Amino acid sequence: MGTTQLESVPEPKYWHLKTVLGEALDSEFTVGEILPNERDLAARFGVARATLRQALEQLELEGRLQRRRGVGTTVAPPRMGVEVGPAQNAWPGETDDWQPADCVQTAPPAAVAKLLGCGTQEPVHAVRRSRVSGGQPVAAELLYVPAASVPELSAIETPGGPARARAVLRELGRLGLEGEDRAVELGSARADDAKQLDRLPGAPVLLVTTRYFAQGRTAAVSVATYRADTCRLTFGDSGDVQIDHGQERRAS
Amino acid sequence: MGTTQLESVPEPKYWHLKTVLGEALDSEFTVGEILPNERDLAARFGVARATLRQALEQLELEGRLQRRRGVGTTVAPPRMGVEVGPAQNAWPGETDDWQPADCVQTAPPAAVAKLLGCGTQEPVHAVRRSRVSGGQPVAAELLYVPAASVPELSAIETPGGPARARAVLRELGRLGLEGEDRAVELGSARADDAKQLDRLPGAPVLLVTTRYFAQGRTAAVSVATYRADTCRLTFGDSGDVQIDHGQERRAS
DNA sequence: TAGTGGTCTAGACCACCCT
DNA sequence: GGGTGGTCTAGACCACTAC
Repeated sequence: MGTTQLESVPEPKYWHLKTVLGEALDSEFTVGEILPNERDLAARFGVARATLRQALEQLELEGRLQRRRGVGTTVAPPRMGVEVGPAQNAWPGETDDWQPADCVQTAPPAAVAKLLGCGTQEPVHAVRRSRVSGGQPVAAELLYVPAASVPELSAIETPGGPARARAVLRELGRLGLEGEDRAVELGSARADDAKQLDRLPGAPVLLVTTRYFAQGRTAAVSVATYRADTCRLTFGDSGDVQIDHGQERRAS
Repeated sequence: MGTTQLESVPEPKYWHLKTVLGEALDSEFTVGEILPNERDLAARFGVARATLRQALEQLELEGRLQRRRGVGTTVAPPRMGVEVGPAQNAWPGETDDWQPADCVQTAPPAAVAKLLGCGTQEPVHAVRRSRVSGGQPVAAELLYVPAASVPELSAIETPGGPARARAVLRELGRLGLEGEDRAVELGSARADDAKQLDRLPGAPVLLVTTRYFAQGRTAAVSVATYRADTCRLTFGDSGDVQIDHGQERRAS
């Protein structure tokens, strides 16, 4: 018979489909090229559209495809490396491509309050910023700065816009930065972050939580939301190395 | 009428469902508790099972739920912090909970060869290891070590099992480590990694690629696959801090 | 207006775990 | 064997984009 031994291990259809499509992307498509639409592709492979979509979702998760409603599915460029590590200890955005958006005074979320070592009642400055790299937004950040960290600012009555955000960052920069630590985990984009990142709500993101230490305490906490589909976070100087794809392939 | 203004922004059902379920998890469930099955839950909320599953998938992605086929859906504990950062420069596993599995001599994948600065023809030792934390597997790793990095080993004719893996690591440890850098990105588990991690193929994982520098060149490259649902990768000493949930909630 | 991806439904069957 | 989550189908309608 024409059957191989592999028939005895019924691989899910969408998984096989993902493999086939992935290989086709390598060999028959170029970056930016648009794929046939989902209905055509599903028909071509003889599966339901939902099954095809499961395969496309995987490929999108791995950063190989980009899908946009009303437009189509395109072949994604390799992920860009964005430096998030403490190559040198520095307050965020001092030498970087962060753009302050606005700043409000608010009560911190419980998790942030715990990191700051303060209660949820103590008001903090919440600076919202965007990080742009390669011409497109890659991250949305909320930087929580306790009022105690920037005492000079309290008296100033500036509006809550970008001007105030810059003022907070300027005051923060006057403190001697003693250290920082970071954590990275998977999350899904909240509605507001998704908008900033030009993605749909729920899109997979990498959450980078950073604590900044100064004057013997936690002087600020940053929660940055990076697009997981387009970004590879680098710690150290590996950002300049090109990776072929997010997913390694096993040598045969 | 009983309609609110929010009706004008038709939030997807699964998104609303995710929010409702998430709040229920906070207030009415304890860690480890098992939820009603998907068919019951779908009926209770008046949606199709597929729609409910979309919500559950999001919550699982955020590390709030754990689903196991044949068993059920349980409330997940907060993600554990696993240290991956260079708290101090050290060869991997010197002070850690890594467990060598086996070691084969093979040709490196193209992406790894590029990082090593060698061709895909030059054979390398591929050491496979598992990392266990809190009693469960959290990472599967492939450590690629060019034969040139461990010259003493070449002559030894040990079998390809754990003994050989330990031998490679021992030889590697004799080199003076000059530095390392890391990259983190989102991926999906290959079949073999998924098995090691006790997950289904395609499960979301955090890929940590590390380059180890010694003797003026890249002496080894590690590709580690961390479970994204249960792990929060920490860089520095933030591992001991408890985070309530992977996803921050906005202060109202 | 036409075409795309995003959401949703109501079923069916399968693989796996436990008893 | 009975119950669970995982896969798959064949439709339908919606939201968005571009022309």
